[in-house]
Amino acid sequence: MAMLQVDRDDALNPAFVAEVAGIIRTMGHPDRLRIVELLRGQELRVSEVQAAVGLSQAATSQHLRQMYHQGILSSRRDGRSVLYTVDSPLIGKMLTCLTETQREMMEGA
Amino acid sequence: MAMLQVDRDDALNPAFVAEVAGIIRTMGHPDRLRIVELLRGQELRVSEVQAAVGLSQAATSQHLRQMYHQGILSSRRDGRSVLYTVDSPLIGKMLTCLTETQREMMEGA
DNA sequence: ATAAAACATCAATTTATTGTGATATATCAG
DNA sequence: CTGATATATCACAATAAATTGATGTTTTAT
Repeated sequence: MAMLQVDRDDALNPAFVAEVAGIIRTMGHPDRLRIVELLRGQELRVSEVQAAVGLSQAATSQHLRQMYHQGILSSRRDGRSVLYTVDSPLIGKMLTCLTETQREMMEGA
Repeated sequence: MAMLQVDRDDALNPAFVAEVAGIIRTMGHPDRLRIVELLRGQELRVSEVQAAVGLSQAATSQHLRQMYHQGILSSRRDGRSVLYTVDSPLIGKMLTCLTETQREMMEGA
């Protein structure tokens, strides 16, 4: 009597799934997705992010802080400003997936 | 006077971001993440998914339909059963990101 | 035609997320 | 110390998503 499925050695383990689901959910918001793309590979001040995405000060700060607490962004203070940038291998890879997919779609692949 | 940032040619376009945010959000649920991993590369009946994840019939079906309507899964009827499988290049890539990240974490990378 | 099996959908409640405006905190210049 | 600037936090109303139990639908066997 065979099992229905074999366990793949690369199967996601339950604890990892639970943790990563929260990160993914956080990314599933258009404004946050735009922000994280903006912050990929560069540090920006809250005010710069705000100007780029056109949200209120509170909303911008809250999005940034939420991603910071999820471990998606790092932050450091510079004088009166706070600089954020993407600091997560997973998010970096996910953004690469997205740009790849967009390119494939444009190429009609 | 220089612009703050140059437009990268691989920047995500707004329409794509909006569409993909919905897909990502859908994936940001532990049960759906488990289901989609289960269905990667194999077709399973609703009842098989249900048995594997241990949810109610209604919950299982609703998760599957939601992902189907997002274009994440395909479905086909086979007699009384309905078979689902992952049918999305983006989701396939995202799952690869996750397994890679998990492996890196285990390797202490 | 009837009944059972396998899914899908509905409707109502609960829970989570979001946006907003007000207020709080930290840093700096004077 | 005071005022201004930059950011963070709060509290609450509005909206969206999840859960559950019941009911619909489709298919097949008899």
